[in-house]
Amino acid sequence: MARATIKSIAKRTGFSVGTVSNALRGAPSVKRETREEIQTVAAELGYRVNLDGLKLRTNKSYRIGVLVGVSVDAPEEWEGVEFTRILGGISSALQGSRYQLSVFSVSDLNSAMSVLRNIVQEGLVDGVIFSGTRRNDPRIAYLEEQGFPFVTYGMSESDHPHPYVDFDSQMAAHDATSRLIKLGHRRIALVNPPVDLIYAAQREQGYSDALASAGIEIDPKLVFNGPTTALSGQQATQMLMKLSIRPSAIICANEAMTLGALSAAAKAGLQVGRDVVVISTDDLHLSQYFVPPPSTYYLPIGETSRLLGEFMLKSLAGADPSETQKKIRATLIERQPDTPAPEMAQTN
Amino acid sequence: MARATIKSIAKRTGFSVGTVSNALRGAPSVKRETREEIQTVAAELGYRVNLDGLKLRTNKSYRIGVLVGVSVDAPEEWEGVEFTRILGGISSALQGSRYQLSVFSVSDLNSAMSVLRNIVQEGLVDGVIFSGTRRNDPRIAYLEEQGFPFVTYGMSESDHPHPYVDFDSQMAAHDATSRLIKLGHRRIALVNPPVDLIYAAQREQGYSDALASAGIEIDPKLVFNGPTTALSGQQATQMLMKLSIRPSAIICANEAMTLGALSAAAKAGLQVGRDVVVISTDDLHLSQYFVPPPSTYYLPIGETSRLLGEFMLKSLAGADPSETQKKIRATLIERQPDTPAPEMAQTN
DNA sequence: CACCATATTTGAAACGTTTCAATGGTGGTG
DNA sequence: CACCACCATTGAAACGTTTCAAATATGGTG
Repeated sequence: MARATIKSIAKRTGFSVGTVSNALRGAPSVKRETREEIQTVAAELGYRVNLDGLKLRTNKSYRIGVLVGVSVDAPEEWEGVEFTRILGGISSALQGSRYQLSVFSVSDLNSAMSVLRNIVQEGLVDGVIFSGTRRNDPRIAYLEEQGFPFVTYGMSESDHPHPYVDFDSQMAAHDATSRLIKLGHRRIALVNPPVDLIYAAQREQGYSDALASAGIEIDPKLVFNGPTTALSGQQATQMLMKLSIRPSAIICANEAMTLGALSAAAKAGLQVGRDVVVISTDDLHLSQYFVPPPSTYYLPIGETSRLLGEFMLKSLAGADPSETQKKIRATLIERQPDTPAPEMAQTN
Repeated sequence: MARATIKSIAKRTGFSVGTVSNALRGAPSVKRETREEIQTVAAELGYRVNLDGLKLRTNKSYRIGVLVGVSVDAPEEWEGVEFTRILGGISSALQGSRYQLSVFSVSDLNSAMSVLRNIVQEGLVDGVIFSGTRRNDPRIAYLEEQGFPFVTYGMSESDHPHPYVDFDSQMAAHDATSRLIKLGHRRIALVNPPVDLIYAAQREQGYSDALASAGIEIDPKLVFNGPTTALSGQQATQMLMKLSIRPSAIICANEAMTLGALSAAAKAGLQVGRDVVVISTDDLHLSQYFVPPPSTYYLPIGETSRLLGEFMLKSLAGADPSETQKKIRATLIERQPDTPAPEMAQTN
C-alpha cells in the first residue's frame, strides 16, 4: 500500500491538490465542511507530509541541527559531557512539533565553521544549537552575519542579543569559593577550562570576587586552565601538589576534572578531605559515586537542554531574544565537611 | 549569489538538463569532452547536489540513522556510554561519502520500534545503526521483514545473517574469570547487564565456562543482572558484600558499574585490592582515573564505531553480510596485582 | 551519395509540496 | 434582472533531480 500523498487524497475526495494542501494546513479560505472532510480522509489514510517535497518547495527543512564536539586530538579522553542527556533534553522539547533532530559531529572550531557553512549554504537545517561559547566566537559572528537562527549553550560577548541557556558559572564559582573561605581555607585553587571559553572567564570572575571580598590576594599559580578532561584535572592537581605552599582546596570545573583530581591526590598518597579538599561544579549526578564523593554544585542538565530545544522552537516562531535567554542557578550538594586540616587552616 | 543547480549549469553551458545530470554523474553516454566541460563549470560554480531534489526523485535520502538510547526512567543515571565517541567514529567513517548522520533518540524498546516504523515508512534514512541487541529483538525482526538495511552493535540470534560489530564479551569474561582463578580467587561475582541483552548471556557463558574448567561450581547468588549504571553497580556490590561468604572478586560489565562498585566498597569500609578485588570489562579509558584504578579489558570504541559506519556503507553498496561482520577482541590492562587476601584465598 | 548503425543529446515527465492568479458560484443590492 | 462583492475552488507553475523514449548528429559502408 503506497503512502498517502496530497495527490492521492485529492483523487479520493475529488478536490484539487491546491484545496487539499490548503485544507490540510487549516487555511481559512477552505470551507469548513470541505476542510473537515479532507482532514478525516487524510487521517484515515494515515497521511503524513513528505518533508522532502516540502523542503523543495518552501526551503524549510523542519530539522534542528546540534553540533557535537568530538575532540580528535584526544579521542579517548572523557570530556565529562553527557551528550545523550543533552540530545535527550532537546529531543523531548521537539516532541510533538514538526521538527526533527540532526546531529553534526565536529572536532574543533575550524571544523565547526566548515560544518556551519555547509549547513547554511545547503539549508540542511532551520536552526542550529551548539555549546562552548568563546570570546569572539566565529560561529556566532558567522551565523549572525547570515541571519541564521541559533541557540547557544553558554552566553556570548556578541553585541546582538541572541537566544541562549547558560549555567551561572560565575555564581557557582563565587559560592564555592566563599564557602571554602568560611570553612577556613585560605589557599584555594581553581581548576578551570581553557581561557578562551567564556565560562572559564565567568568562573574566574566569581572566584576572584569571592577572594577579594575576603581580602585574600589572588595567587596566579593557583589558577589552572586546561581541557575539561580527567587527564587534565589529574595533571593540574599534580602540579598544584608540588607547589611550595600547597592549596588546601581545589575547585574543579566539572566531573571529569574532578575525577582526575581525586585520582592524582590518591596517587600522591594524599587523603582527600583531610590533606586536600576537592569540590566540583557542573555536577551531573555522577560524582556522587567518586571516592570520596565530593561536594558539588549540581547542574540540571535535563532541564537545561530541554530549554535549548524550547528556545530554538520559540526563536523559529519569531520570539524576541529576550524571551529566549535564561541563566540556570547552581544548587549546592554537600557530601563532605570540607574543612581544612588544622595546620593548614592556620596558615595565613 | 544563488546556489548552482543543474538548471543553471545547463543554461551556462548550453546543454540540456538531462545531459548535465548525466555528465555530473559521469555517465559514459555523455561524450568525454562534454562531460569534462560540464564538470569544470560545475566545479567553478561550486555545484553541490541538492539532497531534497534527489530524495524526491530517487527516494534515496543519503542519510544514516543512529538510534541513541536515553533512558527516561533514570535520566540522571550514568550508563557509561560515550555516545560522542560512537557518533564520532561513525561520522568519521561517513566522511567523504555522500552520507550524513541522523540521530534519533529513543527511550526504550517500544519507542525504538515506533521510531523505526516512522523511519521506514517515511524513508527518513537509507539505513539504521543501533546497539544493545537482545534475544528475539523486535527491531531486528521488523527491519528484516521490511528489508530495511541496518547494522547492529552487538550480535543477534537472528537466523538471517546481518551486518554487525561485536565486542567479544564472552572471551573477555572468560579471560577475566580464569585470570582471577589463577590468582587464587574461588568466589568470583559477575555483575552483569540485564538478562535479555545478548551480551549478558555471552558474558555469563564465558564466566561459567571458565569456572567449569577450573572445577568450581557456580553460585547463582554471585551473578547479578541490572542496568549498566553506576547506581546498579553500587547496589549489586552492596548485596554481594552482605552475603554470608563474600566474593573475593567482582567482574563488572562496564565502567559505570565499576564506579558504583568501587563507591559501594569504599562506603562499606572495604579496601579494594585487599578485601575485595574489582575488575572491569568494556574499559573506555576512563577507569584508569578511578580510585583505585582497576584492571580492565579495554574496548577500542573508536575503531569499533568506525566499523559500524563502514559496514553500513558497504552494506548499502550491496556487500554480502559475511564481509560486514566483525568481533573485536579484548585487551587486558593490568593496573592492580588482583591477588586475593590470604585468608580468602585459602577458602576452598 | 544514400543509407544505416551507432553515439550523443534533447525534452518531457515524474517525485510531493506550496502558492497564486484565475475561475466559477452564491447571495445581496439597486 | 443586471451588477457587484465575496467566497470557495481550480489549475498551473515552481522547487532540483533522474530517467527514458525520441530526436539528432556522426561516421562508415556499399
